[in-house]
Amino acid sequence: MHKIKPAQTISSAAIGRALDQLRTVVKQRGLKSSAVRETVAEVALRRPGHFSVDDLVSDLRSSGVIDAHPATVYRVLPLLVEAGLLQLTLISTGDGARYERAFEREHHDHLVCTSCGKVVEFCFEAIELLQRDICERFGFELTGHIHELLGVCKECRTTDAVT
Amino acid sequence: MHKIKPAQTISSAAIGRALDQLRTVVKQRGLKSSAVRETVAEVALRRPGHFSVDDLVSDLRSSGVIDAHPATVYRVLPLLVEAGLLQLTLISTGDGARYERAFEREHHDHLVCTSCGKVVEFCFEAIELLQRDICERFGFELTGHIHELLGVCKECRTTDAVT
DNA sequence: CTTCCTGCAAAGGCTTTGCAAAGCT
DNA sequence: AGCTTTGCAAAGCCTTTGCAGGAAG
Repeated sequence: MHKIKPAQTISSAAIGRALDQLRTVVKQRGLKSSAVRETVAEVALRRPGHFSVDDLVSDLRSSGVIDAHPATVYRVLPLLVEAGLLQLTLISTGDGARYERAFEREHHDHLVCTSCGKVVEFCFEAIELLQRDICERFGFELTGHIHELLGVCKECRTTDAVT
Repeated sequence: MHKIKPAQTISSAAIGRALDQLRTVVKQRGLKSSAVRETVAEVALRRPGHFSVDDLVSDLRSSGVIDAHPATVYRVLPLLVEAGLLQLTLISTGDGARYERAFEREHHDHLVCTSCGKVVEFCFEAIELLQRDICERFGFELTGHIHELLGVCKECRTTDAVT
């Protein structure tokens, strides 16, 4: 088991590879290329950490490159997920979808402090294996999982003790 | 690891214990007792399987006992969760919250078929232990978790093969 | 020229909130 | 009396959808 290092700023070369991968998916699905879609992809990939749709829309606006409409972003995001550039995450927060870069990043799950919102990313191979095990036993083909641990971090525990 | 047996219809005695537990929490929090709240609790507890807020509202209506307003149910549910009678589940479906009985039931997680929606409940002690492990290492006190495995069941795989 | 993409506005679905009446202690 | 609870309606929030113009193949 190990902690995941914070997502590094993605390199331009990686962005290129990601866009190539996106183009492949676009072609496969008989879609057309689009500058807007690629800009959304690039800005999303460059954003460190977890972000909401709104965060991304703001980033796009402040990037000055394009000012994509939220509806457009909502339409583009599923494709970026399908293409493996992003992944949905942090389901437990409830308020709206959160995404993070998945392209050329290690798979990981999340440990969330329900008090201050702090998020720790971790990778636990043993659990992944067990998950596959379970699926096999029930005849399922595992395609994904949601795994979030909820707790209270040390700082919040000591702070709340005062309360 | 083992499969969880389908939730049995809850006994009247268990309902009594659950309501007692609810009353304790109500008292602790300085709230007042309420027949509506207890009826919501009872109907929710009697409902087998996973249900949406709307399901519960319908059940209440058709029960003929009370016709609770959805807003009331929305207000009562968090308390029932806090009191340990219910728990939130099946986050992955996205469309609205799902609950299920937690009172006097074995803890378990879910394996969901993304094709037909079938849900298998399982209990895997090893994973629970590992989760606690992870939390400790990061100084978190584990208070809960979301763990859903997504996959495609055998039936759907063979059916889709035709497609 | 056909199909997809985009922006806009509107609708949708779930959930929360403000208010006044009713209920509990 | 003073508090909580309830029903109702309205608002909120995130997200999806229909439509018309523009872009891509």
